[in-house]
Amino acid sequence: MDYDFKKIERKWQEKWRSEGTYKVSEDSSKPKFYVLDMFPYPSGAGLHVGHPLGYIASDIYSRYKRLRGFNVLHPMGYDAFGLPAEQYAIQTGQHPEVTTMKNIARYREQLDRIGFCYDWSREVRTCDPEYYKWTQWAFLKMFGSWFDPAQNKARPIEELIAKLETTGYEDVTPEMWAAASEKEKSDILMRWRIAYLGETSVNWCEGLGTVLANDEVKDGLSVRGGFPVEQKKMKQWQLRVSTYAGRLLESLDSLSWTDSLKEMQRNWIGKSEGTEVVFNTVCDGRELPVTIFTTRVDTIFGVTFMVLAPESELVDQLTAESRKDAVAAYVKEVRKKTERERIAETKSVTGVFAGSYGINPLTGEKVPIWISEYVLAGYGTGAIMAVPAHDSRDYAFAKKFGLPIVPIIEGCDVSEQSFDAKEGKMCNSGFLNGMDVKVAIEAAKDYAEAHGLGRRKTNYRLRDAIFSRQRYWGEPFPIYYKDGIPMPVDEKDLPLTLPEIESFKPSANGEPPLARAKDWTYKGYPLETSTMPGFAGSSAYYLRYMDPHNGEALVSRKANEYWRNVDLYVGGTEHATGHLIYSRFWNKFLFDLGYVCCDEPFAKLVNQGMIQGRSNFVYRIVGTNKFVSLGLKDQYETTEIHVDINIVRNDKLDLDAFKAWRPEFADAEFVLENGEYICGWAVEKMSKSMYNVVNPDDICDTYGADTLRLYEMFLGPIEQSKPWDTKGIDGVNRFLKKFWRLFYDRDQWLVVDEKASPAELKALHKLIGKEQEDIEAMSYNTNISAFMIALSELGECHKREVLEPLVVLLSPFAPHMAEELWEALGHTTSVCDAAFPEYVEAYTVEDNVTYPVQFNGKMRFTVDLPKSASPAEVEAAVRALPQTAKYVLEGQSIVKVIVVPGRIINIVVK
RNA sequence: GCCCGAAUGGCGGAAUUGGUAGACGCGCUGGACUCAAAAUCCAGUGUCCCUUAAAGACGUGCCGGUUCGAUCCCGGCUUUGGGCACCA
Repeated sequence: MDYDFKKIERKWQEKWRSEGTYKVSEDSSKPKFYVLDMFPYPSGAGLHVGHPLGYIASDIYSRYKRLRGFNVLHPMGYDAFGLPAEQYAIQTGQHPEVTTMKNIARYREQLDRIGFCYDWSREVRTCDPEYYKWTQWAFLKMFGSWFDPAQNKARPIEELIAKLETTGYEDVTPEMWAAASEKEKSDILMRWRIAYLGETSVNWCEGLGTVLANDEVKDGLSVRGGFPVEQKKMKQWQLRVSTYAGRLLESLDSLSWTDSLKEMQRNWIGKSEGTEVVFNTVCDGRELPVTIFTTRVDTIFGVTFMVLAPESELVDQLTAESRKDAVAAYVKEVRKKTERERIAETKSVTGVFAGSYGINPLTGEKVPIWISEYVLAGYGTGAIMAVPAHDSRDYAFAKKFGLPIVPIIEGCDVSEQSFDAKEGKMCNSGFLNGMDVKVAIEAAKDYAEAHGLGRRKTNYRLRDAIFSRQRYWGEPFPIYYKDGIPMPVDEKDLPLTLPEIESFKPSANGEPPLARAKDWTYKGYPLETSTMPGFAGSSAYYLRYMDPHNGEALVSRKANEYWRNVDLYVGGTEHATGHLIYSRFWNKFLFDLGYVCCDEPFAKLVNQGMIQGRSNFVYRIVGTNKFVSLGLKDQYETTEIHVDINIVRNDKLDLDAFKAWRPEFADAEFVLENGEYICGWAVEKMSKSMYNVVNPDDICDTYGADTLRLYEMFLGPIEQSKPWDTKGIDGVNRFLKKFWRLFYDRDQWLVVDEKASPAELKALHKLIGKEQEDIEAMSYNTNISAFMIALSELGECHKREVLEPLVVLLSPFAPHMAEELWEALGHTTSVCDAAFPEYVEAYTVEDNVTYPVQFNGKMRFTVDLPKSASPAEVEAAVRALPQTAKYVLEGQSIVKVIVVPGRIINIVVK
């Protein structure tokens, strides 16, 4: 029987499905292991070869863990709510659900062909009401909770209400609370609810007609669609993620994530320890204390002006009568700008004098107060003290508006630029004079606190997440408005299902699409018309997989305590500051309220690299329909044209296919080199427009899924981005064929029950040892190499004793072939349920001669000696080493001397 | 501008993290089988010197350092990928 991958793969995929081979359930007799892929958004374009990279990696790991006796949870689902389906719906009128379901079916078909061991009975779809019931439930819990800074965790809002009634909380006294109307009480609680409705400056995207979260905006453009985004004050639902900033930062240390990803999250959370200092201000004779935030109190003697953010509430109070018009004009100007314009103009400095003055609390000096967009309203207090000598932004501002620059560090030159470094000795700084800057920072903080001028304060850049989207295709908020007061829908009435509407466009008066829904009410009151953003559904999906059909809870306590959290999470870095922050926040929140038992959702995370496309080009001679091969193109004036990579093989163009590709090339002529047309190439993003998309289905057709799996892993380390290049695919395909031939020669079954030779056992066990090591480290490419070496070492070995374990070792990589051979070997159960072969080190010991001698140095030496040298000769050789060596060896002894074939001795010293 | 990471043959990439650099695969060259091709198998394949071989020299982006010994450690560059960017 030849290796007929098509027949084999179809057979086993069918069998896995009908027999439920990959179905798992809680089994307390086995240790659990949870392997998760970031579930995909099912786009209309289908999968390309880049998508399965991570899926294959995690699949191999899952299969390996199962062989090692773990009960492995390896589920898959779809992040099915999202903008593209809705955009498509607006254009075509087709319901987003219809396109989404169609795309899901297509994804499933493509995924199934690759032979993943997903337990599909646990599939989740975020757009399924049975699923989003629990997204809405979590939102209600957040609405019904507040973050208690004393306990550093979320607590039921009832506890806050009790506080308000008895002792009061912050600036709300029990008397105020008792006297408050229902509406006022709602407003008060809104200040602390974890999910809250609040007015803030949001990223408004006109092109998409919705607001966006910070991570959905890049360079002032929407990540989806690339439309400009502007700042707008709007009342939106938000999640108080910022209250978790400290915990999100701290527990990062306990995670096995890559350093670079942790660093990204650290930067995004942006902890900065500084001081809040109160400056008294004077405006038209009125006094007003203003709090500013600084990380460099030590530079306070160098303050020459203060700056307010244009959006700051202080602007009105600190604008002098005489400056009103100028300030108003400036603020209006700034507001008009989009985020993108602000970024583009980073280098230009703008601002206006407010006409008021601040009093330096240490020097009593009076400094002018300015307003400038370089100060952000959303960070710190929206007001700063400016020290132009030691802050480059303040410096640029001072230069532009002719404000004084006072250096306070000895010997620094501020004639050209500011001196931002935290080094040197202080001067012009009263009691700080002569101190080293780093010492001065602490001294100044202490001084400010001791004299009641300010207090230490830790600020985070992490903002609350804006949670409303003015869209249709998302989870409806379980919130209704009773006389304008937001009220939660009863838990028992969940899910609050998405209503049918006639058009998916925003309504004529600019309201979200849900405003079009008939009878969008609850208990006779209007329901919220925004929907939740994409990250809502993806924030807790890993919990739902543990118990996907539970109608009573997001996840039962029993299932959660068994599966706990994700042991291995595989996905791209693009979610570093979005999904991976929100998920952690969401999980911590549920943890605080006791719904889940782990504080962190993803213990270990591996980022697979991106697979880029490898585009091919042909070169048309300008003005003709003649195409010149790459090597000769410099002799002509040519234009570069992308050519479909499906008609190019190893950079050689299939001329007939090219002529048939497009009508205008039908009568193309060619200038060949050595009788062939060689195409140029470049690495680019894989996309339709560059004709470089490789569909995994095509690879499965030509080579089979097992080859695809093996090849994607053989390409290089999974974390690395690399271009897709089919050049080497024949190599792994050959490997599989060779593997097959150990069992079959055409129809001849070759396997015999003979005893394996020492050399064969050695080859086998070397591979077993290597596979354990490599798969644990997800170093699949080197493991496949080891497989190839083992095969060539085994030569014509057809012994069952060797081949049976070999099939098990192959099964994570090429499951279809492994199953087929496993069955042929007479097994009636799946190879998945085989045990991983036991590694016996004794078989693999190298030919190295080891001399047990004692030594306690810390060096290694190289000496020339015949392999047959006796211990005495080795000793003598060591004694003859260079002077330094001899010296170190004096009176000590050697641990291990290895004679490597090739007459060289390594004396390994521990 | 700031913060990470990377750089090794014609190509993708190995190297027990200080001890035989270039595993494995691709490609290429030659050979076997074949009427021929495909498939398969065998041998060779870092560079230079050389008719060839032996032998040798050089060789992990560049310059320098530590070391008996550096792809690996240290200092200074260059190129490149990614992230952040008025966060006081």
